[in-house]
Amino acid sequence: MRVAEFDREYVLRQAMIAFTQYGYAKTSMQKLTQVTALHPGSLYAAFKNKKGIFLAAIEQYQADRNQQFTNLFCADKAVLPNLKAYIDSVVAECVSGDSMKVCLLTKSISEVEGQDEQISQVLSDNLNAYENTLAEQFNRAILKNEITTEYTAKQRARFLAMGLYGLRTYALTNNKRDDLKQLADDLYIAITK
Amino acid sequence: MRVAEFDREYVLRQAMIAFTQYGYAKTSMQKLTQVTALHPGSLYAAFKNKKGIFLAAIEQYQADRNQQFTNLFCADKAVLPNLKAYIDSVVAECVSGDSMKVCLLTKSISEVEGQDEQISQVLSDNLNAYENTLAEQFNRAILKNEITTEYTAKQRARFLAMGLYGLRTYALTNNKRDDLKQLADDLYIAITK
DNA sequence: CCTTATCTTGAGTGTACATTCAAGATAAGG
DNA sequence: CCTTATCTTGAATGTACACTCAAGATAAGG
Repeated sequence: MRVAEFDREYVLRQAMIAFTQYGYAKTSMQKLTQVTALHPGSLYAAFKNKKGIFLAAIEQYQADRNQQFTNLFCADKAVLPNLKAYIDSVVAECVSGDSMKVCLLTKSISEVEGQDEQISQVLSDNLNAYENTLAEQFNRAILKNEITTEYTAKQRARFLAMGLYGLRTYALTNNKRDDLKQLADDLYIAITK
Repeated sequence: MRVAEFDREYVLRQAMIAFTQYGYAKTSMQKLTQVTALHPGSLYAAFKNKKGIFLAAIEQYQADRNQQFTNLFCADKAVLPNLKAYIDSVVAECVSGDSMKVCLLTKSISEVEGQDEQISQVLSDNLNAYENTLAEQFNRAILKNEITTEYTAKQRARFLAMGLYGLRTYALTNNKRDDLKQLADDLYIAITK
């Protein structure tokens, strides 16, 4: 009768950062023991194996992202300004030296696609949920007459998701703030037309 | 006095496919000996090490891509129809089960970013060259009055590059042909407006 | 304060990896 | 047809990895 001592959220966030930085394959268990300050046995007891840690870290990542998103869009203010601010925040992440400038979900799905069906599915589900979250905002914008119904909320959400995935990838080849800002502005125009 | 027996292009294309499918880290030398039908010693003699094989494969990939591109855009016909066909060909690649549905360059840069500065630089250079190739086409389109000068060729090329990177990533989360086609059509509209 | 269930510890295990190298094979030059 | 430089072969090497497990530590219940 003894209770686990470590802080699960802290451990998963540390793991999350490592996986984002090094990728799934190149994040060794040794690295994970270092960043979490847990011994192998504890990690295996808590998460079964490396894949278990990864899946739990993804869950934490998504929870954190949802929180961030909810904070930004909670107000019953106009949707579009929030959306613009959100897109700009992605640009800010991209130009920051931070390792979180890449998205754990897209980076991981690109890595494990065709190798691990279960992980791929989880990642895909989370990214689809993200797209749906975006679509909700576009629906709100339609209800508030901020955008036309020329395109459906779903269509706009898809295009924005594609654009943001692309923006993060593009930023790996060109990290100039002005260029990324321009792309973000053009993307905003495209999805609000 | 003896000449190497293997077909360098064949070997590199096989390596290229493996790297695209499994990623850099998870493509083992054993796998490479299998797909190239070469023994370790031969591979090391010809390419120095795994990284050497990878860099050579990237070079081959880019050469092949340039060839494909030149074939598509060689004609002094109108630019936009060719561009549309090119974008649609990316959609076709995305929905195909083929392992080449992902781009070796973007997948690799996402993987090795922050791990190997030399490889990152090579990939970044190649992707920038790709962007410039796209910009050339937009310049031609401007000269032929197919598009306005509201946006520069460079701007349009950047937006298209971003869109295509995003499209390939998005396809990993949603492989429905209609949705991807719609995104491609919307992307085409955005860059030719 | 003792029992017991559970957690923590970290050395140990087997496997897979990138790379090397010496022996054998083979083509060009004389 | 012999020499020799170069290529091919594949077993061997050392390292890094994911994962295990038995011994030790510690908290809750009685």
